[in-house]
Amino acid sequence: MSRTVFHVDMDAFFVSVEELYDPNLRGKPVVVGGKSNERGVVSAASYEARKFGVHSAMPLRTAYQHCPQAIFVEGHPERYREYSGRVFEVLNRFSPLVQMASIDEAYLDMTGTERLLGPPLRAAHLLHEGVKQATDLNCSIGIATSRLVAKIASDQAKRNGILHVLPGREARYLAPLEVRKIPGVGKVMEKNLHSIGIRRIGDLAILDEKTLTSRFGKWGLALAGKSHGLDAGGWFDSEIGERGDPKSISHEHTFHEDTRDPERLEATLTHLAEKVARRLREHNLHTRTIQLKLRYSDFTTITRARSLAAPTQLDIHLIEESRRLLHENWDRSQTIRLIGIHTSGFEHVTGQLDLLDSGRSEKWRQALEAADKLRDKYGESAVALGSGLRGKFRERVQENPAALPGKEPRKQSPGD
DNA sequence: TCTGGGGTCCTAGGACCC
DNA sequence: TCTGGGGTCCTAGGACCC
Repeated sequence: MSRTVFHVDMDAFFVSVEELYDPNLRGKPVVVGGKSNERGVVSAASYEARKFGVHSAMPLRTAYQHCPQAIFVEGHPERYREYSGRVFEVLNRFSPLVQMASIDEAYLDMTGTERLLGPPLRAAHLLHEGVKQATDLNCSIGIATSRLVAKIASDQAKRNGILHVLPGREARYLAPLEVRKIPGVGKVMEKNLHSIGIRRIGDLAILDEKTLTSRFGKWGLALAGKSHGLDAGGWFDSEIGERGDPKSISHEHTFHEDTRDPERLEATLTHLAEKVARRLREHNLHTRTIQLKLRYSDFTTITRARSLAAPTQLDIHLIEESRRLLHENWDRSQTIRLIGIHTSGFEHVTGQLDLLDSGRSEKWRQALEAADKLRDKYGESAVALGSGLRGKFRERVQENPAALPGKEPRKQSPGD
């Protein structure tokens, strides 16, 4: 008995949501992502705009050149999250095993729902209707025995369609498709495969695993499985269901104009650190590794990380450590285009904070909890650390660097 | 083409340990 | 002293996805 998997993918999701708020946009070339003369890329393009060659990830200025008559609008992440939530509620009525793979797509394990909902195609039509009624949005649905094939099928079903790949027909369905259709095969991998004469998934399927493994390592093996329609390798191996804790939390900012102003950089870093720390607290996570990201004017990008002796979720620790990383690593002959903070290596901390620091940190934790509540009530910009406080942080860094996290030597395990 | 922001996963080298 | 092998952690970078 094979599994039945649905992949539900919203059609032009961001654009469609914007159209609900402004019906004037309907039927017109629309680009979501920002103004046509700004730094940035296209988040989503309406089907009318796509006719002019505009597609997501294209620089906004390029999109403007392709389609100057397009309407350029800012994105509204809160709106998308809200509609994504409504979609999820509908999906949850059809199966308890739902996994939102991103804001606008989801997998459902529909195995064993036939008695209740009828055969897969009928269930898919009901689901499509349900989503339409709850959100006034269209989606496309792929049905197959694996997530991989369901996802490829939903792409082919675009737009506003349903495609069912029958059990046992997976390899035949995939064979004529370009290798690029496999999720995870991008520009680089495609070029690699082309260079050894592999253009279609069928070409991949008749290759022996040995050749693929020796050439592409772990990925090669996964590719061999994928070419036959199996959920093999990495993300696809996990079960459909609830998502666990995030593996990393980060924020970054690209300046409208490159800068080498230390005050500007530090202020931005502070703001980013506050956002990251807040999200750590929301997830009840503490981070061990803090990474600074810099992109210079020539687009070269460096990352510099440091692991802390004690994991943290406090603004002040992120601010101090990221500033230190900035000053240690910024090549001052270059101006900066982007700055970012990335945290990873999470732990749930249940016990007490380290003794030396606990009094001060506990006060901070309480203050930040209060600030988080105010932000919930009055919006993200309602509360920020005062500049006076920031000054104190800086003094403390200079006075007593040894007391800060990350400075202690790594704990050694006892020898044998 | 003048290139966002949020993620996941993989590779590879070096430190360090047994 | 001319030099193993396996494992884990850390760091840096890159491919890829939406």
